[in-house]
Amino acid sequence: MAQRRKQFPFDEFEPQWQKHWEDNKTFSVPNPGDEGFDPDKPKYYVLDMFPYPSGSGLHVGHPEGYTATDIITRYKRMKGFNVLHPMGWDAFGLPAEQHAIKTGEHPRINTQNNVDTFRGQLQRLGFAYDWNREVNTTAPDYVRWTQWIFLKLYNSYFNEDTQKAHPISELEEKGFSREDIDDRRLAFVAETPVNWSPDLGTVLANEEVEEWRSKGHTVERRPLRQWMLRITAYAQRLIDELDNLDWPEGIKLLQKNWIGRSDGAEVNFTIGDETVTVFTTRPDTLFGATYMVLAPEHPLVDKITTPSLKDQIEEYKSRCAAKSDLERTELAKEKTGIFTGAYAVNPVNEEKIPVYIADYVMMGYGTGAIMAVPAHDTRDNEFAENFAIEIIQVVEAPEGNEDKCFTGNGTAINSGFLSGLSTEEAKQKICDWLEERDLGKGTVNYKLRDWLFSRQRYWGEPFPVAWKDGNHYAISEDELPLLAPELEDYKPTGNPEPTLSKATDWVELEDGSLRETNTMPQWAGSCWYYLRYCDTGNTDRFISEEAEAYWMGKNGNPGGVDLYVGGTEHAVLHLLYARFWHKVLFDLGYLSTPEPFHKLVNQGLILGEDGQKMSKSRGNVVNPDDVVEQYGADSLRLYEMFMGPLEQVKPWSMKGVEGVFRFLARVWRLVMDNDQEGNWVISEKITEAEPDKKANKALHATIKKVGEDIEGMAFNTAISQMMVCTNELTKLEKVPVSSVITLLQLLNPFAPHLTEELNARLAKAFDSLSSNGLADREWPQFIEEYLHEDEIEIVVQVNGKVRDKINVPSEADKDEVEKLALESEKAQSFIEGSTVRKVIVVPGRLVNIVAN
RNA sequence: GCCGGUGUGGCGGAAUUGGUAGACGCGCGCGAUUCAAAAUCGCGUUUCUUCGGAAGUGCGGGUUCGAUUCCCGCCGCCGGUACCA
Repeated sequence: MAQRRKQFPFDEFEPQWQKHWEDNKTFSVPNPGDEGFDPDKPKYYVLDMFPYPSGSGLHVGHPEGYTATDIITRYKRMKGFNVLHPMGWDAFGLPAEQHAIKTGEHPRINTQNNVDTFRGQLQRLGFAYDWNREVNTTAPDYVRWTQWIFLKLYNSYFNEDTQKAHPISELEEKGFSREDIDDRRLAFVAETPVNWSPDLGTVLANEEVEEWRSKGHTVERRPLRQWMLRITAYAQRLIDELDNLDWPEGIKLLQKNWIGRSDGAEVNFTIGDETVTVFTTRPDTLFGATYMVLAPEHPLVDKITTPSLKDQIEEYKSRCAAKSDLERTELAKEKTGIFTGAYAVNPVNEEKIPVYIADYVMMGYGTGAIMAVPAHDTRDNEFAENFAIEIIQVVEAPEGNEDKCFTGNGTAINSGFLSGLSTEEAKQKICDWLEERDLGKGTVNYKLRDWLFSRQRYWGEPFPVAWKDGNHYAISEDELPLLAPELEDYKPTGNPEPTLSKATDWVELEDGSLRETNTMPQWAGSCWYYLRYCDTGNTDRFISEEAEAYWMGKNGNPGGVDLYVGGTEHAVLHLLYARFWHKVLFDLGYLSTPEPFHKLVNQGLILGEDGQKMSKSRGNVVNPDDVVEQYGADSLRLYEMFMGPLEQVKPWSMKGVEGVFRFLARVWRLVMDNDQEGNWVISEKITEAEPDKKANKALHATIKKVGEDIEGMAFNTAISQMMVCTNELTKLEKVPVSSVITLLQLLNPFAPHLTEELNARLAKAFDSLSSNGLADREWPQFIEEYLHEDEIEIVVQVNGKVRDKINVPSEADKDEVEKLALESEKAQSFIEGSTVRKVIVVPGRLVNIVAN
């Protein structure tokens, strides 16, 4: 392309406009109380999911969502909103740490380099970010407040009565013991089995395990003392409060399923002197329970096992322990288990049923014990067939159902006092019956687990906590931020001791306390960054009350951020974690809304030209820098929006980039022409004349459609309408300059450099034009009258098939249109020989003549 | 298995939410310009066709004057999830 002559000098004017916006702080927005703040304007908060600044730089997936929000930002500004549109860096993370391990260089340096690369790349795309509000999760003044929020969690508990977080001091006042208080904190310490990776030197969240395993790292389960966050306390609210959010239904469902509420009952069985509680969602099938299964790790297993079977049980248990979760499911085609020799008594009928252990029952869910109803549960059914256990039918399926193992709702049979009741009634009755006798109760269970919040890495926020005499305590708020010390060597310790434990000077405090050496996971910083943007420089508070009230409230929605755009990969975890923190801070009175994000949009993945996921190994990665180099930032932006609907997965096409590039060149040539020396001058076709009817129609139809499409985030169709409009204007002998300016205004949010450049050039040539930049103008309004036509084309159908097209006066009423249609010769020829039964007239559209 | 999404020309995708299927762009073909090419401009481009038309939105049914759109039953692809009791 270097040798090919550029069709318009984007490489000259794009950097100039970027500099102009930066120098003039065009897109900086003041806070309430700041100079230049206009309190009469409504606010609009547009947020992108901030990136992890990886060493490989931006890829074309990033600018997809970023361009969409950028268009909205520029559009909303023109519509008179104060728009907050910030960008920042989710900069803690393992890659920087691994780089540090290899080179001995502090991860901060590598991180900073990557951030600089990313920022430069984004700026070269001309995004309207308020760079004064840049946030970096690793910056000391950010870490300070992340740790501060952690202390809020540490110093709060969940009050079941109010369903809210309350300060822990309430419990102190009530005289709770230290132990009881520690048991109720939202941030607490627990000994739990975790995924430990010896070669990474850290534990991994369950959802991270597969990723690292596939990279060749080993991961094993072992119990470790860990910090946990009590997100389970919020399970119900996290489900309920999704309702009023403007999120894709699929994402809401994903979150609901992840939280996984199930309604059922706990039932107490006895085994000798011991009581075992099982959880079931089908208490109505209690009469059909023919055996019981305990998870192999269940604490009662050793107690109840018959001595003669001890060896076999031990052998089975160790076999299960050796399996990873993955293997446990993969190898589970066949159900395995083993009889303990013990019998449990079914409380409902005093029947003795055998007790097994089997790895299809998990310790982590419910009570780790089930009553097995092989007639109505597929898993129990499979197991019972393998072990030749009795199967008793207790639910009669509705007529017509032939399932071998019926799991739906029906009518209770063979169930004593429940017989004859519907499943719903039976559930209710048995729950009442159990409760009256203290043998069980209705309960709700959630799949959601508490959040494993500690990592053994170096490059994360240290916990603002120290230990003395086996107890933890929070360090004082004015010691924040607590930063990790520099290390000579960032290698993991090789055992579950966190890397920070190597910094003994830092760990050991004068009074004999020891600092906590775990660090927080990467999620911590991303849980609240959207709040910090509102008030980045604040040294007294994580966000001022005024800034919070303005940017995060004020519009009657449950969520503070008006629009949040990012990938589906964060549909569950990030969004759930952020909602959780937000709710805690809301409960404690720091925030005005119960939810962080009101409207959520997920952009679709961009695939390589081959239709495959972009990856280095496939060699199909498109580098945005190359695209900018060849076609300019405006072309990249426009192409990303023109590819198709934002939410959809779609393949990249360089030919497509060329297509929008050609469109931009057409817009350029609509205004500019080459003189004899080959310099760009304003085209002679541009005039100050008033646009004619046809030009006005094309233009105003475009104003209407582009406005509507931006609101609906249908950017691809907005662009195609602007293409149509450009083609119309290009056809004119004389092009009215006012029409061109309006078109440039509409195109400005999409292609800001080109449009500002042309606008500036036109302003110099025509005195009548404003010299203001397009970014600071009002969005054009369309005039309905211009859209109106005297005559419209109507389709004439006979029996649903198009036979003719006729022009009718646009104000013609139904009868007239019907008459004109029936007069159509072509239609006549198809009606000939048959009788007209019915005529349907759709005003402005068509006439359908039904004849036979 | 379950949950969600999706299926329209050679390709990316449009279609006022029941009313002309294929807007816009890519690609391709023809023409203009050019010594020639690139770039640019114009015209054409769903398929078949006896040039009258006929068929056509994954497949099979249905509702309707009329279905890409609504209903029932299948199939393919993509994503998530996995013994959750």
